[in-house]
Amino acid sequence: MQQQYPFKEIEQAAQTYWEQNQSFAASEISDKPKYYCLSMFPYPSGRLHMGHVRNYTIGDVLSRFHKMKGFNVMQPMGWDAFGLPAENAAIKNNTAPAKWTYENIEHMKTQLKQLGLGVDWNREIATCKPEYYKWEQWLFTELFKKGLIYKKTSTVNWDPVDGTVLANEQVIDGRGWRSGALVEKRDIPQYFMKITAYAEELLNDLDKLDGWPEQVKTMQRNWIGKSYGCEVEFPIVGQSGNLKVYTTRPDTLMGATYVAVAAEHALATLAAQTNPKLAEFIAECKRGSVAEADVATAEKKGMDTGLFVTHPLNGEQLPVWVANYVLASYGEGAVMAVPAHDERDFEFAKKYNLPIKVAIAPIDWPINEIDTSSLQGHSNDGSGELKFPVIFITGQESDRTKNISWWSWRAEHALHGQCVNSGEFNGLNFEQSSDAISSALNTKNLGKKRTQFRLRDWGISRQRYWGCPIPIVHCTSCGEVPVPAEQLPVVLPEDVVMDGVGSPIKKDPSFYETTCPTCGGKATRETDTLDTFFESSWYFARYASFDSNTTMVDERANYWLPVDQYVGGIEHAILHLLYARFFNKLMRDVGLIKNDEPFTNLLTQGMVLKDGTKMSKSKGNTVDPQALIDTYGADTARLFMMFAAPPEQSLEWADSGVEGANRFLRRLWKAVYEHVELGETAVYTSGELTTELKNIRLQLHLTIEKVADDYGRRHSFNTAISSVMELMNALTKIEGTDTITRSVRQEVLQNVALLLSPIVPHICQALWAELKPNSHILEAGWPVADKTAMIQDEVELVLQVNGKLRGNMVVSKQLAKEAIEQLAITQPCITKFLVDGQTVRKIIVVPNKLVNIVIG
RNA sequence: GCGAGAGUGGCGGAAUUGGUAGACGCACUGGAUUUAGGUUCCAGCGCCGUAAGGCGUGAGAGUUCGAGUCUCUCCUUUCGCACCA
Repeated sequence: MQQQYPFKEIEQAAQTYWEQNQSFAASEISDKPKYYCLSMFPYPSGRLHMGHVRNYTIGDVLSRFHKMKGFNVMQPMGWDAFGLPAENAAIKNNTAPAKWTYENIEHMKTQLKQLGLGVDWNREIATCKPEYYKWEQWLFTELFKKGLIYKKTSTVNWDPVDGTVLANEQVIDGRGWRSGALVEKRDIPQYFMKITAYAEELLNDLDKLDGWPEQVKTMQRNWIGKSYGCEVEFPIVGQSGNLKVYTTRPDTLMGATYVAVAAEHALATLAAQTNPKLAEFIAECKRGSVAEADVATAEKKGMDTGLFVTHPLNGEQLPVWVANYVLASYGEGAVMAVPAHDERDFEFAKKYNLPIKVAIAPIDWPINEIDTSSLQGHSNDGSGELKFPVIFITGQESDRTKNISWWSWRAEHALHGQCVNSGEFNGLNFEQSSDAISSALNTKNLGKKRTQFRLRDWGISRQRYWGCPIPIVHCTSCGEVPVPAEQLPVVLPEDVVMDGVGSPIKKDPSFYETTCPTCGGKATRETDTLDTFFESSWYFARYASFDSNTTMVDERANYWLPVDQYVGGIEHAILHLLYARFFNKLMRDVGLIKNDEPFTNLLTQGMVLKDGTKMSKSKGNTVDPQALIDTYGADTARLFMMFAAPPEQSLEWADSGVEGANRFLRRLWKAVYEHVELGETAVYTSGELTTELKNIRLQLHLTIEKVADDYGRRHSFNTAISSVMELMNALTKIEGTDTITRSVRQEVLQNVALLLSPIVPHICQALWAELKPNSHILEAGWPVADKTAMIQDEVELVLQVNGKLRGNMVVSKQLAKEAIEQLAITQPCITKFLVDGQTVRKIIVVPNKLVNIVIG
């Protein structure tokens, strides 16, 4: 055995061994329970970054641990290979996106192998390959035929200078990132997936996902956003037709003082025809990005259309405003505005001096005594708060003048309100008034109860080149014709020149000129490509059927699915995970797979930070994992990543921490070296052990249990490592070289190699070979803790006085509660407090933990 | 703006079910070994205080024998917001 830790040699040797022996090749033929461990596949951006190292190490630790525990493990890897960065790089480097992508894949694959991942590389997939995307084109055509994919116009960011559609990411402060031109919104026809048809199931099945973090499920619930409310129609004055709005607060209807519509709304367009100023305002609203965050944080602006609508219940005429805070894409693209009970409406009403009318008051106010004339008006006091001097006729001059709107606009407070100033609905609570008002609307045929989802259908068209071609042919006589299965895949030409102005296939007749599959006449192909989320929504199933050329997924998927453990970034908590859940259900409903949900357990890993912010190229604070691996080896990189923070938290990068991890591995190596240099050890037989050796065996077997719990249940790799470090620190203090000591040391070192092998597999494999020359660590399995070594007869109890630590005592584990109490109050650290008339009032005994003596 | 998290020494973090705050590691300080640097080993290390002791988990309140942990208000910060992946 070498004296120094030769990380390069042992890592190379271990990786070669795994490859030659196909150590991690997964098979469906096994008596063991299956364990499918999946990490989110990388985008081949060029080089591995620290986030990848973290993600894949977590997945690998879980895979290797479960393999040791006796599971039939599959851990695959692939490439999310389509996407915008390839186009940008191609323009910049004057190359083709495909070439750039394939080169990146080759490089990153080498890097991943250097990390020592227990991956079944036979199953590798790349989404940009026709044999992969052929099947999503097939699924597209099936869903198109079923009506689950349809076409409608929707809004995109348009760069008027470059003449191209921009991604939200490419819009910076309302301007195109390359041209600097003010971005405009433009409506174009696009394909949509009817994810809303699955909204109810996607919402309900979240309840089945016990292995998902609660916050991810909450985010998905809020994203799907099921709400119970009411649609209300306002007849338009002087014209036929009604303006329809949706509200979750029908109880506030009598407080509506105006209605607001989005700039894109038909009524706005209509009014603008005769109002140039309004047309100009609408045009202004249509500048800027389509991203909701931008829309929602913009300063609230609006303009009167000059139109009026009639309140459906009280007949008042309310003005119609165009407002930039109304989202065209949610509900009806129009809202009834109740400034007294909605913060945004209030701000808008203040700004444009629109009337404010209180319609909700605390439920315990004496409603008949309120002077309703005090409940409406304009808020001009400039305080920024809505204050109404509520007057009580009985003369109870009241201090109840404060914050009436703040009190009641929140949804959770709705339950504690009653209608006021609302005619026949006065005094009704939220539920009663919602029922009464919706039935009153129903009677007039001007509204009804309705549940509403915030979730919108998923727009999947992209006006880009480097993506999966949408398998549709446009024929002047037959319309939109899905490409028949036998003509798939529609292959994306890879040898193209990117000139920075639009997609090459939109200018390539050899791509888009075709014949109609139905009538055989001249036709053109669709030149838009699919959203890259499309590929990543079903790859988890393809790994199970990676080599099938007859079907998208085959029976093997029903063996492996659902994924037992999914690992990936928290940034995917909503979109990717929702789309993957949606695709799982689509594949189930076309009969490909059986399970309802794709991922049983989810681990969302935190980001890797440097100097408190995310490591990114743009911030220039990246640390290249390659340098780390070259200097210290993969095991050090893996150990540091797992030790520095728990997986779900963000991880602060520290060079010095890496050295600490490396130091530990060197110490471990040295400990084994010094042990094996003394020759073979006798097999330990239970005899008389010294207290020192008993204690180290106790610690060893407690550590075995703790580490298993930390890996398997808690995913707390940092504490697992620290408990092994503690064990090694304790072992180092034992100096004897007699036969018994050496056999106990052998036992500890052997188990340490097993406990750490999921995290630092190379060094553990090498150490094991030294400790047990005629066996292999991959065959060893997870150690079983020796219960007899863990028997303890004494326990240390903490002594507290009034909850403050004052000392401790060691007692027999069998000692009764009363005896513990008696013993405790005689301890000097306690008796010194029992002076000056202080007496024991109460004694609290927490078994095996502490005694708290309450005195006074 | 909306939704979801996070906040503990000089730093990363530990405290798993309301029960010893600071495990483990880094940095730092002193010592040993070494020609020196590095390495390695030993000891110390929350703050105030000579000590006794007191204080201490973003701020403020509350519940409790006991709160980092539970409740409320506030502050700071990270992630997501539908065309980045």
